[in-house]
Amino acid sequence: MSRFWKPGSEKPSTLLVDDEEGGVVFLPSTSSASSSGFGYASLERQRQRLPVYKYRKAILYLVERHGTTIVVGETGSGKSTQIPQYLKEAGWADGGRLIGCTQPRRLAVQTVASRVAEEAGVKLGEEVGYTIRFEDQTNPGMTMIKFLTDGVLIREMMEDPLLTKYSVIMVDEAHERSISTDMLLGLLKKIQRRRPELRLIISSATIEARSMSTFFNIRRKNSSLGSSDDLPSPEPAILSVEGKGYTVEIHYVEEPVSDYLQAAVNTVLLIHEKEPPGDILVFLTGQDDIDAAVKLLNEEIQHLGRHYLDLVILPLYSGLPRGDQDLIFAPTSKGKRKVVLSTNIAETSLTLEGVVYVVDSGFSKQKCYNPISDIESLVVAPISKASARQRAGRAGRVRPGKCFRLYTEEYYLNEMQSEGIPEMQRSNLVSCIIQLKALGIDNILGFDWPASPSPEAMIRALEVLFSLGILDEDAKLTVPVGFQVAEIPLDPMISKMILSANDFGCSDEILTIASFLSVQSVWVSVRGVRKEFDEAKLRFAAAEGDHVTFLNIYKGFHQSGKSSQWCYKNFLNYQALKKVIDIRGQLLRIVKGFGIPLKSCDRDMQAVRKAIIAGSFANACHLEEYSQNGMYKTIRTSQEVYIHPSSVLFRVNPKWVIYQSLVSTDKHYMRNVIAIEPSWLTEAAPHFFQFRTPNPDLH
DNA sequence: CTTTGCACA
Repeated sequence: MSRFWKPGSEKPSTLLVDDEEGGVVFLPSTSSASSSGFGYASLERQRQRLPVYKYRKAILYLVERHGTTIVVGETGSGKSTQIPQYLKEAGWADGGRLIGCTQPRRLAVQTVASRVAEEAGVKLGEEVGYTIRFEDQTNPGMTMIKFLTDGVLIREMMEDPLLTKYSVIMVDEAHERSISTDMLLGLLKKIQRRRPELRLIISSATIEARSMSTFFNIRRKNSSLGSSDDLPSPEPAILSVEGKGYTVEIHYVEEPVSDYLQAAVNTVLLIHEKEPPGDILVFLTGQDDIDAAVKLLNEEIQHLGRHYLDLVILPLYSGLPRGDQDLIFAPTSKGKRKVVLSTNIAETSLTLEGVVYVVDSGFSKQKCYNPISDIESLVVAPISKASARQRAGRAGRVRPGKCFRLYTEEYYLNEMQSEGIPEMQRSNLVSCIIQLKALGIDNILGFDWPASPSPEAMIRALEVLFSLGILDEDAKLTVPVGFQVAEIPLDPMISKMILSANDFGCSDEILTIASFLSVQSVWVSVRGVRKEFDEAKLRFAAAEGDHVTFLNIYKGFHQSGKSSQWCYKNFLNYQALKKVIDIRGQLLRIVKGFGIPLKSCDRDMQAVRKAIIAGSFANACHLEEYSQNGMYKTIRTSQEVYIHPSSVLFRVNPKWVIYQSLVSTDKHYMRNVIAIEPSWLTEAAPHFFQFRTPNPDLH
């Protein structure tokens, strides 16, 4: 394999300092970024103006010399678009090899890829391509730089466990610590032990760099003289690249606030009164909070009079209909000031231009998982310093800004956690563990994770997979069910349901149901038209429950010719239904590959319900005998649960139900519920129910 | 009487 950067031939001009932990740090050099600009296209000049440009040589030097390079770069440094191009220019894609760059989100993959293709002056999908679910814009044999989501790269490992096509893999936004990023980091470390020539670039925030470096520091055996000539150093290097953001002045409250909603509203009004023009972004916790704050603000404005009517108040959260989201991105008309009240979506996933002021409540909703009850819940919790910094940074994108924190400086300095808990340690692990199993990782408890989940959570996941017949007594994937489930990109319970549908002759219906279960909600939540909305829902409601209701919606959508007008009239989310169709198509292809034919059971909804039970028997619940308020108890753990108000079975309260998921806020709510007969449970999973205390209702 | 938001050949 040829090397393209010749160590020693051109020393980087930046200052090199040994890190006390064995890494290497380049300190920012003072040399000017702009070299002679004559004859360059404007895109080329733009590339050179990015902060990352003056580190070009340093980056190539480090990647050549180190197995892993950690790039600490703030937003706007240009690292995501530039580093892959530097690598390509230095020859890392020669000889048919690939430079891979992962992103945690599909949208980021698409935008970064098209930007890079534009800069390189090539057609997207040729030298520069991308792969996300449902969309492969690459050309094997031609593509040199490939952008992809973390999840897609993990899937690629199932075909090619050592990712032999790649010479370098850059993991972008690794500090977000999503489950798939963490899994990917663990797997890449493992691959690097077998392929020391593989180079990794981990892009991270300042706070996480040190722990990333420790994680990737591989003590290679039998190398008494350090790294050999051919192989890079196993010690990671850390490189810092400054961002392009403007300074943000931080303000704290002097006394802790008792009501952060009211405090947020007051702060917005104060900013509008005292500060020069510029939009305001307020971070709150959820839809509830946001709607309440919108109402509060509007009331105050009515009282305060004319000057305050210049405020344009907009809510922002993922569940918002498309049209409302477009308002957020529309430029503010002259003399008006936009106030966006947002969830965490504006922290990482969306960027709003024109924001100069940020109001940070200090809270967000966070997932948390209890492996004993096997319940995931959402709780309002204090954010980390890393989050607080990210939020503040949103004020400095167009010019110097201000951030108003609704907590004291003392709290920030002494009590706030510096990093959040990685999602891996707050989640149910079934999907994660089955993927590792499919990659041949037998010793799950011994897997080297960037942040190890609790043994309880791992054991719980193994138990669930065992009860579904996906793992055997030796915790190996069963043949064929276990391997097939691993190949289906869904929650294993739903995958199992799909495979079981074959036994009940209803694969057609179950594929539709599984696809609906994979989208957040197909309904459009519209406030103020409660009655019409409920009527629309009733048109599709099935007595059996939500799953059968989905079948009715699917039929209606098809009969309408997949019309968006039809969706609008029925309060259905057109985008979500199109996604259902996409997912169904993918699932059908996979299932056909297993030799399972598409078969409909026509009107036999008993068959459909039995197939659902085959996957979700562990979620069986029984209505409490004397319950006045619709209280159910789970069969497995006697947990108190209620039917979610969005379910067609809300207030119907059948005696026995199965739920697809629990949402836990003030109570545990069952979402996507179907009525069942108790005898079907013992029929479907005798091993699971035989040791339970006898229940008179079962006979 | 109601969830944060990403993602998976």
